[in-house]
Amino acid sequence: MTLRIYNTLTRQSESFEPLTPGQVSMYVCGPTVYDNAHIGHAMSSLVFDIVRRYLEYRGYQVRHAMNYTDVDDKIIVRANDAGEEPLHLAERYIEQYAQHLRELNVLPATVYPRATEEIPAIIEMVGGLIDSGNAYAAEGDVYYRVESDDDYGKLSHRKLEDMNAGARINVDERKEHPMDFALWKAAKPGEPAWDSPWGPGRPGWHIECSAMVFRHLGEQIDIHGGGNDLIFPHHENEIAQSESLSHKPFARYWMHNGMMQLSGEKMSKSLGNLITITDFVASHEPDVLRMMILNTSYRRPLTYSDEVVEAAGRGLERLRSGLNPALPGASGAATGVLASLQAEADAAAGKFTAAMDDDFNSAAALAVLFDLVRLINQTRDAGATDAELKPAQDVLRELGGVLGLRLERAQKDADAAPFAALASSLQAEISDAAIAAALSAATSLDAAGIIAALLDARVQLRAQKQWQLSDTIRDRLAVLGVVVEDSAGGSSWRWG
RNA sequence: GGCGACGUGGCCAAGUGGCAAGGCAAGGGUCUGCAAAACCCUGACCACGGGUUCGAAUCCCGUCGUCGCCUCCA
Repeated sequence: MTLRIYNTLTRQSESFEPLTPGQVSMYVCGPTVYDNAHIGHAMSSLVFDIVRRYLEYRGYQVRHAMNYTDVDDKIIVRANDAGEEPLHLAERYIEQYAQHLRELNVLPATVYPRATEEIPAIIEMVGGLIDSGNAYAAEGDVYYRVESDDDYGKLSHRKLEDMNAGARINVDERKEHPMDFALWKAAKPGEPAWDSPWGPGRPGWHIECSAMVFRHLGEQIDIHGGGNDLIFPHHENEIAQSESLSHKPFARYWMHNGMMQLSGEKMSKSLGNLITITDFVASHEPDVLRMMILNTSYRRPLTYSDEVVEAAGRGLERLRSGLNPALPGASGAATGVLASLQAEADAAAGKFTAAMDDDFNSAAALAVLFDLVRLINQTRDAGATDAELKPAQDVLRELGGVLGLRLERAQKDADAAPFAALASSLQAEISDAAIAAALSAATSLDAAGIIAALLDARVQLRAQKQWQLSDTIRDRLAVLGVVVEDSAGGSSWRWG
């Protein structure tokens, strides 16, 4: 079986064959850091994190680069408005985005190049493009000459003439052709600038990516990714620049994720209809966003709504239920039941891979996990022990991990004080001296120890049919974040 | 105006020629003192209209609708 990837360039799903067997070079366009990032940016990073994780699961060694555009017009405008140094403002937002990536459980890229750190390479490239006749300098700016590129438009599948016809571009007199784009921009007084053969200035947006790719990954890469709003002009221009110099196909597979939608429109900074990553993670687990993305095709738009978020959160909980321990008092399941579980667990990885091999069909892959969860839960209900459940749970854990999901329930290192206080206050309400004494003895333990003692006391109270008191214990533990669940063989608890 | 994507049960969504995965929600049930969790059961003929085919959600044509790109944008 081979991995197939939908290539924007050919508009087809193709078998994935990297340039170097066993190795993959992947470049993903990161954000322009002039403001708080929103969950649309997060979506892109998550999509390619899933791609990267799956490639590694498939045995590829992945060299992954994601850039930060840390100098451009918007950054300069923002900084001027705020009275801050542009590069300082960019630095702040880079740090913030890096923190978001960690929270979202996105694996660190191999390199995080920044435009401002690539200036020499950019100047060299721009010079090379002038030498080759693909670019020209004009009053301190340098423009790429689109008519010098025979197949300009091949990625976005449009012809120069067509673009011309509908172009709403204010024609710049210095450009030979309206679609020519800036490789180098002359600096206005007060703007960040670097010396160049064309005078002080800064790089145009598109050239930085080409320079970074060439320098960090090589003239040809396997996968180039980003949001589908970058197809034109950004990626189109990257191809033009890069191939004009290298005369080789720039990227073998162009992957583009769909846009996050909110209230019927693309979420974007310019429209202002956005939810920042900060806001999202303040009220949701980061993996909920990942679940939302996994549940659909990465190429399609994802509409954000409270209902979708809710469903993703519950789905995540459901996956986690598969990792729950055996029921209290479990004594083992019938061999036939265990054999079925084993067979399903063995088959799961194959089904999972088949799904993901089909252009990262994560929704289908997720379905495999849900099926496995159901069987694990059935087996648990049939009396399986922890040891009997473990092999299937290990498969669930591993495959969930390939998708970047953290299924293990958080083991909080909780403060024991509130639990000790609870145990103490309950002593007074418990008439049975032995139970009260046991609770008293437990107050010096750690949180988990006290909780265990509370549950133990509750078991005895329930045996005495003291329902009100046992419900009180359950309710008060719930307030402290502990979920108590009773079953035929006893009680168990977990952090809720 | 040009290019493209999409329209599947209440919601999200996979499937792209052979009798429609999965998740969420809802209803019923098992378990249970109650609760929770888990488990079991229940629902769609795939926007609409034509056509191709032995056979279409899946291919073709048309209509309606939604969205994206064509300007900065993940």
